[in-house]
Amino acid sequence: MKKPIIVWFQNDLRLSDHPALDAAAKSGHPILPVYICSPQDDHPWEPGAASRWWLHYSLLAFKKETPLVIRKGPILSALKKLVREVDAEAVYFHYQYNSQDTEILAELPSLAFHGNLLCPPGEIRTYQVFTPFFNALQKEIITQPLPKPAQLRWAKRVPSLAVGDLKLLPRIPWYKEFPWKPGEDYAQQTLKRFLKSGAKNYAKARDYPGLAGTSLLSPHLHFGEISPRQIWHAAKKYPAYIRQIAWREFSYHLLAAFPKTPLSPLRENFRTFPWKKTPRTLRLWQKGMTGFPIVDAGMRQLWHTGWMHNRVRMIVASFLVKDLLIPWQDGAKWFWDTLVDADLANNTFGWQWVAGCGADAAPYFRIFNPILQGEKFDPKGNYIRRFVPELKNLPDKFLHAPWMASPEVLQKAGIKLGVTYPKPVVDHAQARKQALEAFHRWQKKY
DNA sequence: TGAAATGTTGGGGCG
DNA sequence: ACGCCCCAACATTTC
Repeated sequence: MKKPIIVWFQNDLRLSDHPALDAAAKSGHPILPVYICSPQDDHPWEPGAASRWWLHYSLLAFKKETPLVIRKGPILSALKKLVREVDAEAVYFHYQYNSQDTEILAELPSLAFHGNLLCPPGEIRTYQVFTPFFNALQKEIITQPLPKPAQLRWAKRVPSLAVGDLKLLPRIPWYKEFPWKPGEDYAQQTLKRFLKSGAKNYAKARDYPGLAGTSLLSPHLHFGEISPRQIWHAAKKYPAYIRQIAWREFSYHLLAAFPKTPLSPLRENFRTFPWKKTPRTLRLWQKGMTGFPIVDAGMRQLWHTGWMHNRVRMIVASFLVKDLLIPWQDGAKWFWDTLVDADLANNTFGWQWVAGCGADAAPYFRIFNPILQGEKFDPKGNYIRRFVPELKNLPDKFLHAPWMASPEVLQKAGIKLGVTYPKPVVDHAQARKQALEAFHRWQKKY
């Protein structure tokens, strides 16, 4: 009887296109599938509440497919213990491209595989601009995804926690409205549906939050219920969509090269930028009570569904960082806690991009106008009316700037500004001017 | 993957 | 018929 191989699952909760699992299956050793939950309470990037919700159900789904052993505790000691317990031949896992990889490889009989990216960081040199990165990526040969191993021989079971023991679900069930179905099967279904109906129009439709124009794959992708390689090959025909997958790849490569960027700006001079700490205003933004309908709709979509349309992510982020001058890290932390697709690489990259301190970033003077953005990308107000229902009877003409409506129009729509819907927390034109001035003063100093 | 400010052009109203 | 003004539409520059 051969000794078991431990396949340690992390953000790769799938059976198809899983190089570590595939190699273990081909080795002829019995396989012990393992997931380890290692809460570190003081760690800023512990999975947030929405993320834990997803993980809970993703683990349940995965347990239906495998005799998954669930453990708790610091990764290294938990793995060491398991290796002793089952007299394992080795631990197989996927690189996360951080310092933990090296530690595991040094301390345990183990083998790491590339499974979570199209191309391992380091294969392509580090670019800080997307276009040359994308060109280099397209020159790489991205191999075909692996099928689910034909035969999986599982090792003898060892004690395991139940998913419920991990206490991943928040005490207050605010997530009841979540429309999501975690798990590999649903990930594949979601991809199929997108390829069948959405992908063709993606280039145009993707910018309209009121349409179902995006793939909705982000949380599945984050938890590795589907691999980027599977998506890449399946969606080859749709360049606009492939480009988005490449942005994800770009952000992963950047995070691997600059592991401190989740909290500190890539362009280090930004450390001295005079952001404003205004907790009251931050809270209004978080709750979707800024008085700017497109911003509030986005923030409420985030709260109620654990997700926000990408176009709107840019709008609300620009608003926080430029109109309110609140540190991008505060926005990143809120997204981290509330997004089911919260992903350190994507989240970090996105926020630094908006703030202007990151790679290939929007320049400081690029400031979104929340009214114009609303008019352009939610012209009929479908999106705003869905998530800010107190404005639903307001005519399109005033929907993006209710304070411009006459008292009669407001009354007819059943709106009392400052009572049923907030007055704008800032004057955008003035906020824009102040932001530009702040940037100028700061630039002159440094 | 912006938007405002400024510049240019050309058609039409009008004295 | 002509010049002048206005301003929409578009282009370019600037933040």
